[in-house]
Amino acid sequence: MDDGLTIRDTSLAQGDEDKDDRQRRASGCEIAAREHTGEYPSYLKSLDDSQLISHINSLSQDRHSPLAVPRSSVKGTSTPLPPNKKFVESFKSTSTDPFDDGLDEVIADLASKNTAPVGLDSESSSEDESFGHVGPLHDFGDYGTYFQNKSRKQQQSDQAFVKWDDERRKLQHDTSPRKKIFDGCTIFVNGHTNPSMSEIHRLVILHGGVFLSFLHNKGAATHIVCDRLTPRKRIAFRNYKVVKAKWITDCIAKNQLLNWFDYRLIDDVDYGQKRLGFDKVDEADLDNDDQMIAEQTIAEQTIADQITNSDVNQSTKNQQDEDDVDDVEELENDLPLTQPESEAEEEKQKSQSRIEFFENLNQLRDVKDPNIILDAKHPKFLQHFFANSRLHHLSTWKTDLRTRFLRRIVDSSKLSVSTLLKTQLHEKVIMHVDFDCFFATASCLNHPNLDINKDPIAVTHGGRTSDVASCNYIARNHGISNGMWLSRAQRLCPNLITIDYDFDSYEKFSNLFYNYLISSGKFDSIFPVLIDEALLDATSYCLSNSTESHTLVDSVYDLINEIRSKIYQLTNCSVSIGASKNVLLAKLAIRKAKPNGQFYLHDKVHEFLKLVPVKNLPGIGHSIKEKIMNELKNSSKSEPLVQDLLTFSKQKLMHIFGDKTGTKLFNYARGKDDTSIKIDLDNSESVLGRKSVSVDVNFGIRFDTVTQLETFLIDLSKELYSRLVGLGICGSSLTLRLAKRADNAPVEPEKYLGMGVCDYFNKTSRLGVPTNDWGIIGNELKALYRMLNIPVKELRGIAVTMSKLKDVAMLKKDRQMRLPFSAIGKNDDMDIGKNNDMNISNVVEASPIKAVKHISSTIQAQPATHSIDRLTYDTIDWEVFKEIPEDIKRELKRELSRRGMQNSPIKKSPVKREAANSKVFLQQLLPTQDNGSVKYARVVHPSKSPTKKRKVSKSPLPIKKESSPVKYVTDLSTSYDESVLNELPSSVKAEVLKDLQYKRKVKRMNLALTRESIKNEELTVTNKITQSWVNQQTVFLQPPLFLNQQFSYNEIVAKIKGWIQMTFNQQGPHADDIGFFRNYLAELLYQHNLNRCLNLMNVLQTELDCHSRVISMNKHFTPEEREFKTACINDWKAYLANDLKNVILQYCIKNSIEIDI
DNA sequence: CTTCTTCATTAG
DNA sequence: ATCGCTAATGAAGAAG
Ligand SMILES: Nc1ccn([C@H]2C[C@H](O)[C@@H](COP(=O)(O)OP(=O)(O)OP(=O)(O)O)O2)c(=O)n1
Repeated sequence: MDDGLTIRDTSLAQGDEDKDDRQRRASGCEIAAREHTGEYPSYLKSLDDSQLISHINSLSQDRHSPLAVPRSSVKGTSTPLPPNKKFVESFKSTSTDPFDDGLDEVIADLASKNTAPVGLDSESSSEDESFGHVGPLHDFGDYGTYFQNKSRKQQQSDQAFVKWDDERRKLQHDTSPRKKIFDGCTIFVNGHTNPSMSEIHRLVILHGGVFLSFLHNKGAATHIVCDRLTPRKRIAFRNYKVVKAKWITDCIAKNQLLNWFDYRLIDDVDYGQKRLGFDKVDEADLDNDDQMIAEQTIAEQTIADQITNSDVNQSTKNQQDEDDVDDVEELENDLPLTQPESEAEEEKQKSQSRIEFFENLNQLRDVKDPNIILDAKHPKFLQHFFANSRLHHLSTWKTDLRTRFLRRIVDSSKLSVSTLLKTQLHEKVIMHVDFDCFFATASCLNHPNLDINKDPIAVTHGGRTSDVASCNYIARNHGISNGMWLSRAQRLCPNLITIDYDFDSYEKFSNLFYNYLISSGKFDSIFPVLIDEALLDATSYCLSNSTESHTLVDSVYDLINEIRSKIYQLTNCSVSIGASKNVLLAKLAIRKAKPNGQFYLHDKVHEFLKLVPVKNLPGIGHSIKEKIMNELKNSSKSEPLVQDLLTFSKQKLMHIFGDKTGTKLFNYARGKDDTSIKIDLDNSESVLGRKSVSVDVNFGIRFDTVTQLETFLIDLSKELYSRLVGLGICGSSLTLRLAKRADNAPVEPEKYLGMGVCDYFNKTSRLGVPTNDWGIIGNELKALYRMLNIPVKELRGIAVTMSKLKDVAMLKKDRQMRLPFSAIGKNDDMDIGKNNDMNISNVVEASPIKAVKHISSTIQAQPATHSIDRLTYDTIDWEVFKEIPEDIKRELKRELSRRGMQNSPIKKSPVKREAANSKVFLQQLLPTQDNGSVKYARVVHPSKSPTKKRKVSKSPLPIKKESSPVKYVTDLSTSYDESVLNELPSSVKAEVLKDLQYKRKVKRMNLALTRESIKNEELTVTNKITQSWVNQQTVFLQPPLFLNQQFSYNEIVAKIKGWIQMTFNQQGPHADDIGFFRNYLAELLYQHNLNRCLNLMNVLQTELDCHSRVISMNKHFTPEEREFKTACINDWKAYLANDLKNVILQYCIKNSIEIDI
């Protein structure tokens, strides 16, 4: 039994047949077709949910109910504006324009000047009604067209833009001189910044600076503007002037060049940077010690800054703060350690036996030590693996490129009228540009003695079972293909020369490549397929260059030649280009063009197509090919061709392959392909740009103990965390996919440390709340692992995926701006669905004792504040919605349903605005929480056993781990609603089940009694509970549910919110509860967790503010109600300002910390 | 019928 | 030795 039998390996082993198969480029799937490319839909997509709702509600000003005034509350102005200006203003308030250009102000200026001349304001107001919903669209159209022109200019030349802007200023009598602040500065923007990259672009060039879209070489820029750095970039940029975006805006505000050093990014320690520090340690390990020391000094400095920094704005920088907490804590933990390598091990060391600890110390010797096996047990495995994995690099580059292009959509003329006309009349010209055997060519340039055109060359790590990443065409002539194992390749070509990877130079060439494409300005759109290949739309350029005598074909070839020679000039690498009228044909054309060639497929398309093997069609892999061959069973032909497909009817294809795939095959066989190569505007709707983030490792996975695995899971969590932070997003759904050695597979597969033949097991957990916290993720993964129940020794692969992503900025903003009474609509947005968000927060509260790992989880479960569990949106005013004209309404509905939001007044979540019954509304708003059992959504029916069981018993081997904090309770006489259970984080689920036992015993008594009995229960169940722990847990006992678990930050926040809400139905907080809470804070402070205290206080404060606003705004309250609730607020505030604040102040005084609460 | 989840497939 | 990643898509099935 060897690897040759795995599916993966068979696919690789098809190298021979696949020899001509290399040209398959971007999958058609990746370039999703957009049927609606209009500006309005794009604009809608660019809004986040709350902005969208604001927008909808603002479409009819007069119908605006006082409860739906998000727009004015956002803007903080109630000044009446003329209608069109209003609309423009609302654009500004969203701060996202459809093209992320950041020219908002200029545009707003112009728009208001053009359409609402000064002095006409009052007259035009009479047209308000008619303008109501239609006006905005018109304005938007103007805006859009205007922008198109603008953007094209910008692409052609920044100079032109500056000139244009000067003109504009002249026209508008803006005579204030614009100082060339950035004279001599060359600015590059990395990643997502505030203000946006394009805004910085504009500001820089208007103030005399040079702006780089891409970084040819790092020396090219004098300053790198960046608000967040991935660890990788951080290393790359460590010796450059990396400044925060605020530097730009401040310079402009002050109208002078400020010292960049005051804005250096290093002050904003985030996880990425901390990682960096560590990475640095590792690197320094391997190369340079001075570097390490310097970095550590900075890190320490930063810690000091963080601790004493008193004017951190808690409300706006929560995310940052939480991250900082992590940093501080972790760094503190690390500092005393003498082994710097132990950094990744901190929480492990706490819980791990000493023996294992020393085992690991042994492994901490240099990665390069040939005597140790570098598998996943090694603490540095992940880092080392990713640094050397080509596929990891490819994937990373790909998503990086996509992100970069998302932010800078080079798509200037696609909507301009003239081009539209032309391109509608003519077929498009799509080009597919691809480096020839990219890795081989690029690596070869490091070996001047080798000739890529004469010697057979392959890029590989160089073992027997090592993959050939890329081989040149000489080698391919011997039958070698990409992905083949080296041993086989060497059998095919004994004198094959193997050379190493050089990921850095690949990146460099790619930058040159893309910089050229962008700067040439000849393309309607550029779609980056991968690091070395791109799809170009050159329609307008080629059309405008063709005349009677100089045909379109000529001008296409002209352009192709120009591109190819230019890129060869720049990189010394040859590229091939395939061109045709659509993506499919361009991809097929480039196969014919390779190597180092070109081909424009413009006539005899069908003749060409007929002889193409189906496997060459993009998106058609070996699996579909097999199916096709099965259907064609008449012939024993080895390679089915496209012409064979023509024999099938569309119905038949759809039947065999499914609707979409069948249709695709049918169309492909006829040369039809409507794949758009514009960057998917769907993606630019936010920073998200993706639906999931994952970390996969299917190499080197060899564990002996669960502890080793759990350590590795934590490492994966941290990696995932770091990626999420880098992207500024959180997720609320976590999937663990494990590969288990197939029963008949050998223990060691043929490939060294490979995975061999595996069975796969997936389990997804809904976290209920978006998070990026690695403590939560790590614990969740451990729980998921236990549920899958696969013996550690059998594991061969682990993949972790975070999905249901949310933008951190959006979470933050919502938290700041939104009023709690809008919480009604939040079910959808929280991805919890089905009305059970209530259940979640409360079930969590009810989770039973988790006496294990109390201390370590305190450290781990330090979540980022932005993982807010309360996503509140304004709801749509359906009265308003009804009035909107049909076509607009259609777009809006489409957009709403695309987001999974409610798109009609009746469906799903009960938004009962019309009811106008204040009591009902209030109840939804502040649910009465007296009746604890309701919150469980417990279904009291004679039950089948919970679904969980099935899973567990289905698992290959039942493992009972005594260290497991999760105990399954099997004999339930009452069961929970399964759908509710399934919504829970898996670690909680089992505990909820267990909790039921308590529930049965502890009938509802009076509060104090309950509290006592629970304490007793706890003590009998586990004797590990310390008094302080009990104190801590009892904090939240006031709500009818008891909490006896080490809570994560999120959970605590949820609880606090619940607590506050509840107090509004009573007479304010109970003094005892305040006492408990104060004790809890004291406990935290005892552990020096000041930051969490402050964050919790902040939560309290914010929450109370929200309630105040509800009270003051909700007109339906009777005076008594109002007074009652106001008294409650005042009660709270008094407690806050005295009892609670004092605890913190005392602590601060004692520890000489300056603080300003 | 719609929507969500899970899983396999695909690309480089 | 050896670095077998990762995000998207769509089909099938489950849930409603
Ligand atoms: N199984 C694979 C396939 C590709 N690659 C890497 C190496 C290639 O250089 C790069 C680009 O892949 P291509 O499919 O474009 O192949 P090449 O560029 O090597 O050759 P060509 O484009 O000429 O067909 O991706 C890889 O590591 N493993």
